[in-house]
Amino acid sequence: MPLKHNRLPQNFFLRDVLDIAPDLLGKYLVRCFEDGRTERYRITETEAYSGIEDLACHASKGRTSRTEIMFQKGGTVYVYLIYGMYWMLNLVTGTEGDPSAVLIRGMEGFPGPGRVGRQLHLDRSFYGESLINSERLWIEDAEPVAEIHTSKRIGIDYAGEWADKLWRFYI
DNA sequence: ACAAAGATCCGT
DNA sequence: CGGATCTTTGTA
Repeated sequence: MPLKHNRLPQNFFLRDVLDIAPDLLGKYLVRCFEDGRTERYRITETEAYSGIEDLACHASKGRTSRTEIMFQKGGTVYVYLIYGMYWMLNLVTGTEGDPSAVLIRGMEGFPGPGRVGRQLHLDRSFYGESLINSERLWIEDAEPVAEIHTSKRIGIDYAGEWADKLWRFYI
């Protein structure tokens, strides 16, 4: 139980997304709400989206206003609205020019990326938020989890061979 | 300018 | 299994 402030530093996010996605399991997503409440949620499920070649990654469309943040240095938030209803929370990873990110697909008590975004009260103002400096959203360290499961990523059947990668990680 | 699809969830 | 609901992207 991390009672003291143990925020993950910039360096954590400047590695390969395929290392970071499993490493995030068991760590704490911390949200300081507008009313002053601070809640910690244990991360239980992630997915890696890796670079312009990965057809499931939005950055495969190239550098657009939507994907721009993924091309920047890691340690920031990439959010987008899906189906007009759900804000997907992604953590940008890698050095500048490596457009990769981790989708937070679930946290303890809130399975599913749509439920994560709803519980955290996300909106477009979180686009580009720095996980290193933010007063309202960051990640805190925790002991590595004992056993990590993998599977194909969910909901990306359009991505051809990339849909077969075992880039979903869960506890 | 317009149409289509989307890293989802909920209720029937 | 279909509806909700709206942004992004591709095509004209």
